[in-house]
Amino acid sequence: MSKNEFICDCNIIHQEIVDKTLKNMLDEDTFNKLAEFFKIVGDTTRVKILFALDQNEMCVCDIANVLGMSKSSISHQLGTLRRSGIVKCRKQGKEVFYMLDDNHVKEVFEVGIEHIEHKK
Amino acid sequence: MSKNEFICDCNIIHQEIVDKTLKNMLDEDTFNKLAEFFKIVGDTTRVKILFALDQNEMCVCDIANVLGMSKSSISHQLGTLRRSGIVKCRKQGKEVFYMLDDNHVKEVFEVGIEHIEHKK
DNA sequence: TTGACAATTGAATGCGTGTTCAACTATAAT
DNA sequence: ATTATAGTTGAACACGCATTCAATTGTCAA
Repeated sequence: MSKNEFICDCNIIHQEIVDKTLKNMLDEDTFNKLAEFFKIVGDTTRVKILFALDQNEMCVCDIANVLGMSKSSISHQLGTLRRSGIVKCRKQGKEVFYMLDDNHVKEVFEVGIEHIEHKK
Repeated sequence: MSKNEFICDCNIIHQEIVDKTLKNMLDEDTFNKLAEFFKIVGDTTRVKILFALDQNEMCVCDIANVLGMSKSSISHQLGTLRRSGIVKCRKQGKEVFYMLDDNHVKEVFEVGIEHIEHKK
């Protein structure tokens, strides 16, 4: 993380705390992937898609109908989800069926919903 | 969600699946809050801040030093985190100490890290 | 009261991204 | 072969947002 250059203009830094925390920080790459993962889930449309796919595998049209959105935007979002390895698909004739590729999505939802309930 | 208007231009909709899924979908508000929560965590800077605060309460300067960023940007992010109820603060003299306000953050991290490890 | 400093705030800027639109691909049916 | 349709894709547009910069607030010390 920081190599302790003069980034901050303050004198009363609690150096021990800073050093200890720096030592425990994860590497840049892990933080980036972590943020990237949550960013993917952090979109209303994608949350809905994932929630729907948690129940059934579905084709693009089905998802579009459930969400009340265009096929195109759904397809774009499915592409995003597929590229980040959260969703995978299976082709059958003209239709493409999408399903969850990641068994952590369910857990993520549960924790998220707990958080919301807790904040009420 | 959708009231099944003609949003999609396809004939082969699997109506039973669509109906069943529609019935199980959560309400709009829940999805929005869920996405909003993950969006907040889905930023590299905020992930780092939360990870740091999971270890100690820290003042703005400390966090800025740990992350190697300006006090201003950190303060802006802390404001965001505070407004979404993930972080709270305590004033002591000229310094403001921040700490986690939500005990679900740790769980969220764990699930997220599991996901990353699983994808390697 | 004055100066120093931790922290906040608002405006501005630049970048990332979600949706729309139109064009295109691929598959199935006639 | 031709047509219809499920799905994809790229460009364009609009919007949101993270950081920077400058100004300001609040608190402590001299």
